[in-house]
Amino acid sequence: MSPSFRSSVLQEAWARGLIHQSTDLGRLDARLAEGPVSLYLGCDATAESLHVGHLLPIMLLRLFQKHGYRPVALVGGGTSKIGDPSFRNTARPILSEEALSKNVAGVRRSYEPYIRFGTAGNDGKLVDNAEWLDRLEYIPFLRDIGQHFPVGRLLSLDSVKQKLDNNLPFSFLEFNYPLLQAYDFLELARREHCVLQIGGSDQWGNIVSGVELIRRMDQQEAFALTTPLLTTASGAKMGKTAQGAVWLRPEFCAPFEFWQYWRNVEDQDVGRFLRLFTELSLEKIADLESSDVNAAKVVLADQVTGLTHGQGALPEIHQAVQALFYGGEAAESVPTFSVPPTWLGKKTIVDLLVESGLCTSRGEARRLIRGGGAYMNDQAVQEETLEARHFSEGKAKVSAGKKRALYACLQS
RNA sequence: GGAGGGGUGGCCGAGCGGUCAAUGGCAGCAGACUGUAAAUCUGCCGACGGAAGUCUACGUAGGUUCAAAUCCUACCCCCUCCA
Repeated sequence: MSPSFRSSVLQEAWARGLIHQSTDLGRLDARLAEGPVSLYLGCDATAESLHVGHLLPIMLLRLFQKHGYRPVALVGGGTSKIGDPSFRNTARPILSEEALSKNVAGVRRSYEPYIRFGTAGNDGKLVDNAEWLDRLEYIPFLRDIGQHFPVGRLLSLDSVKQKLDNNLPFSFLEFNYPLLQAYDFLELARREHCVLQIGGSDQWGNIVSGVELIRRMDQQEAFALTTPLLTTASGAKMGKTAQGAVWLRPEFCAPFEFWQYWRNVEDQDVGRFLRLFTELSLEKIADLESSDVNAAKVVLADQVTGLTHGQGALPEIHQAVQALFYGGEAAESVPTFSVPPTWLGKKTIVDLLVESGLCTSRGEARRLIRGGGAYMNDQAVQEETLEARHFSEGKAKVSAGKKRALYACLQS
């Protein structure tokens, strides 16, 4: 039973499954229905790109902008100097200044495909909390902000409790994190008139701390809204693969790989993901759900990839898919590796697998071959010397398993 | 500062002088079945080498021993309790 909302954003967000928890959905709805407000989403600068795990809150922020609200995207250049301890077993490494500034720039760019930034109307604004956090002085901060944080309440935060209950290392540095994020909210409430902070459900404690701080210090009402923690149907964390996170920036995850990630989601996730990560109408999604799953997965992959990397990235990806999985013509976007002619009759297929990067060591290449997972032109191969017959018209398709392949081209 | 416990391969976690490149689980890779899915089953899963084998690895640095992840010493880090 879905609550009935007056504001169109909450209606849509709810229908799509973007909402997990809020401080007061009823009052928030009333506030949103009154007219445009500003809201913010913060992501720490832990890497040079955000990843699929961040995508859900970003989609929610985007939805708010679509409905006329003003989004503020925050980069945690300041908070990243501490590191959010929430629900992690180990402390985050302390980043060097250079690494940090690279990360900040990368996170900024990660937001760009999803949020329209500018200075007019409800254009979004990008801010870095280092702007105010770096200037804080310890004693004034303790006196002005610290006094509003009863230790008992801090200790009762789930993120803190988990650390303590499990005897995990937990320093005073990390203990301060919720105060700083709370202070961010206060600062953005004052300078950007943000009345709402959104985030993943793991941010609940941090966000609520801010809501409370704003009430205590400014006697203003502010709201928290979180997105659900996403796991795949089989329980794995969203956005993780063997290679690690699925990054949003093309420099860290090629559009082809990104597309493949969505193309290969589990059957049971397709409908849910279409609602969460695309902007197709709910009717259209219902149609897709009742038709062929694989077709629906392609739509999902196209939509998410198109939004993230631009529509222009799609034709090339489709061509590569055709070539790789359906025996189509050689596609430009399938990677190539050029083979010096001197290798013929001298180097082996093992060498080729390693040199081209399909395998990371000769041992791995041998094992792959022994297990029957190495192919030349779709024919399983033995450990053998590279011969001219492997190439037709100077080209050979080399595959490691069924999903990784490249073209080896003879240099002329 | 004191007492005790602990640091093992991507993660968890056995081992506690030789048979340990290190049991097991998870993750991963490949194969089979399928649908570029899930589940299941099979094989693989440090590097080099065709192989025999060689090398590098059990917090760091030394030492004892024919032989050390296993014993000793110092140091570093983490946890618990005490002050």
